[in-house]
Amino acid sequence: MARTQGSHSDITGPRIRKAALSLFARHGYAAVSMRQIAAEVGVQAGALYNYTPDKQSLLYRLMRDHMHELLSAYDEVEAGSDPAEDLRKFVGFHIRFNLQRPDEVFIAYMELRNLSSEYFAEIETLRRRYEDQLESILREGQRVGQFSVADTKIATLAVIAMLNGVLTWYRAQGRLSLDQVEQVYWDMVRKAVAI
Amino acid sequence: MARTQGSHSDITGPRIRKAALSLFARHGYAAVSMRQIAAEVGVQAGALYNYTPDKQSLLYRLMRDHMHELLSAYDEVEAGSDPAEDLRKFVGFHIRFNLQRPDEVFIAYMELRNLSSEYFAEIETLRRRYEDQLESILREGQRVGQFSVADTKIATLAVIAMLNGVLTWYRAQGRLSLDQVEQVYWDMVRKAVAI
DNA sequence: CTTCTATCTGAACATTTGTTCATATACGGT
DNA sequence: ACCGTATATGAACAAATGTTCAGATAGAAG
Repeated sequence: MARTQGSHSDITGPRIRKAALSLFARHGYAAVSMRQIAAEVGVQAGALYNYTPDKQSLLYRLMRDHMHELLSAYDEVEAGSDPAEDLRKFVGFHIRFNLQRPDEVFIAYMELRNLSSEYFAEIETLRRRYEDQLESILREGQRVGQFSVADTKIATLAVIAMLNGVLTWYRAQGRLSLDQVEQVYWDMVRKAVAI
Repeated sequence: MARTQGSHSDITGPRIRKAALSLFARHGYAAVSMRQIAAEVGVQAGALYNYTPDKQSLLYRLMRDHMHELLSAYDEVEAGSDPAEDLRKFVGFHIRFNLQRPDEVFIAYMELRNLSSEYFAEIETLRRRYEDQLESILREGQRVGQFSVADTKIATLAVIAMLNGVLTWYRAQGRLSLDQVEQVYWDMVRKAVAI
């Protein structure tokens, strides 16, 4: 055998990315072999190399695409009338966006150390750009006297760490709806940065 | 050659655990080979098997010992006079304990998925036991009207997630002292659960 | 129908993996 | 000095790893 019936890069490409994403998230990048990914797609390992130059690039592209989607999705969020409203929108956006892509988020946080230094630097820059958006909100709120945090940089990281925690426990069929989750977290964030 | 000069299990054992801990934390369990650990200790790979039945148990014991240390260290913390004081003590304890053992904490959170299901269940139980201590504080504070959180379980996870975030950025030579870090986080936690 | 190209197979490769074991040497007690 | 035991070596193993590539078949275009 050689080329198989119905084979097409528009089909196989996304399936490879999807399989890699799911396996990386579940077992970790280093623990997943190219043959496992290939098997999940229903293809031989060699075929993967029509779609990625190597395993590392496969991981890198998943992370890069995710970060780009995150940044451009947040760009769509309209500015509110004051920092408090901006912060509320940020919290809602972050929770919803992340819960819709648990695997991507998980990988973006867990597999950084498996990136070569150039790739790592690029992903870090993207992540930093996202965090800066939150810090801008906190700084502006601080400036106009709406918030009170001892250190906006630390507060930024603290808020994001707190929100990311949702991923570790939230299940769609759980006792709380997405709206309720958002409300609970917004309450805590709002108070944490309050005067 | 065979047995080497000065070799002793009281020396080699801890060195193996220390090397494994450091390498697992830096590169991840799956990415580290037994030969790398052995090389770090200055020994051949076969010698490791005098100290662990297999690679998986090496990871498991590191995690289990860490969790036991965490729990018994927290047991030493004396109860305060009210929930607010207990919470402040918890925040201080958690930050300091974790910053003193960044590798252990990192592994305990990152490598759970590399544990077989029995090991996983055991470590999860220990972690849960720790989280329950915090939740008890929050519930008691809620009961006596000192705190106000919509959901103590979520608040517990949110606080711990937030505090764990310290590990991702804190450096001993950074611009903030440990006392300052503790103060900044305590401020946020205190307000987040406040009335 | 023919031709060109896209897509995959299947075998091969050099390394590396976790683990075992016979064997050898050093240590500690008598 | 001797002996039993603790502790290591170093070679070996089968299996798995990432990656390459010649060859084969399917699809698309004329």
